[in-house]
Amino acid sequence: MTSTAPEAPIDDGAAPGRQHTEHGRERKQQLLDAAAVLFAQRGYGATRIADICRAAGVAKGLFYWYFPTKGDLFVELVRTMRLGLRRAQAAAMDPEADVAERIAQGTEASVRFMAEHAAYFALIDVERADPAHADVLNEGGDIYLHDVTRLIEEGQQQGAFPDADPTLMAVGVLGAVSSFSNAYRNGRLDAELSVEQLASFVRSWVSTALG
Amino acid sequence: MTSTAPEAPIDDGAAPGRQHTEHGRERKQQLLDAAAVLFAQRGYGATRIADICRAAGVAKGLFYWYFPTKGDLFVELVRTMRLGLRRAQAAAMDPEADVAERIAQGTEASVRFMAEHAAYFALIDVERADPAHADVLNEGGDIYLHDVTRLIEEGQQQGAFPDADPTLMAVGVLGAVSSFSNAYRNGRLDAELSVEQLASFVRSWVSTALG
DNA sequence: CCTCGACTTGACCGGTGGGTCAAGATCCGT
DNA sequence: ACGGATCTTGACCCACCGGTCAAGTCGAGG
Repeated sequence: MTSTAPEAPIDDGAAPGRQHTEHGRERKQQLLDAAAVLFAQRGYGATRIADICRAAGVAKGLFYWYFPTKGDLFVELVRTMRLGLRRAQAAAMDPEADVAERIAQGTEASVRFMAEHAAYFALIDVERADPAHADVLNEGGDIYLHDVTRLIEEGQQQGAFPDADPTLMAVGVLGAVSSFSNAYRNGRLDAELSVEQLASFVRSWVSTALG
Repeated sequence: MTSTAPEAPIDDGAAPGRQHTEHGRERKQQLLDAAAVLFAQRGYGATRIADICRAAGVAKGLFYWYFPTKGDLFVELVRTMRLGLRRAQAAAMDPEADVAERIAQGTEASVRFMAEHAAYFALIDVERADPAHADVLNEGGDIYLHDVTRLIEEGQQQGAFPDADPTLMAVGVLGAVSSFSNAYRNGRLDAELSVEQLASFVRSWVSTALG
């Protein structure tokens, strides 16, 4: 499922039958933002709805005016951010360029985006394998994998890449992006290192690995 | 800390002042095993102590005879498995071989080990960034990173690798191992693919990436 | 100034699940 | 066969937290 349209239909978050004013949408965003920070800090499970509300400066009951459950807020957070990442990638990839270059561009853009939204991706990282969220989380990952695989197949036909399993190669590319971003975010890398430097290193690392 | 001896001192798990018989140690292992499976299946947070006990076929109270808390069991699980991984790596790396070869050997061995203990590493994956467990989990990761970094520095001195930031390169190596293992475990890869094939692909991927 | 719907509050409820405990059962050395 | 340590049980306790609700407040439109 979710494999048909590239531009996800994306449930716009407005609960059916519930109408939000401009002010309401802002309030909702406050809650989303507060939750993202807390989830990233303490993890999803350890974050209490009361904490989110306190951080956003509202009463607990209000949470349920905007979200049916805690899990729904999480899902909305994930989908929103994924949309952003895809946009950043699309914007960075020059359709005129050759495949290798496009992959390199997408790689760099992803690293930058993840660095910018570090708190959010830390959260993703926490919950990735939790069966309760696996579906939402994987639903996106598979799309990326599929896209990159196709790109690589295209490159192979043009003789730009060696003839190995394209899916494996795609996993390598995506894995590199997330591993480096992960290490950067967790301070495992030299603190002096700028995002730009990281992005360009990952770009060249991936390009080299693709042979 | 924990950086001195290669064979970690490793707190043997026997709570101070508590003596376990042979039978006791087996019982404890049963709980550990049952917990590993359940954690991997449902995630740490979603696994109830009662579930673990039911799976192990013992009463709930017994859990606390062997472990002070749920979290302590988790920590013990992590440390045990980490020791195993290090042993597998050490066994696979031929001290006579050159650096590039040693890294390749360690890489392969790690992929195999992770595939063998898939359930366990799925668990690690779930909890990685959860602040409640971040310490235990990172305490190990840093050691691997440090080791690989030194190996790469050694290789660079011998002119075997290009002169880029060795820590970044090490992150790339470790990231590749975990990304591929992760994809394999989650069934994102071709089901036909054997562990051997995966291991050798990762080996060559890493070797190529290291330039 | 009345109404209606969006918005906001905080007290409250009920299930859940980590952890405790008092009472045994079992095994072993003497 | 006694004493002590290890081991085992399941009922019990209770803090905690997701979610509910009845009672408002606020603001725009009529």
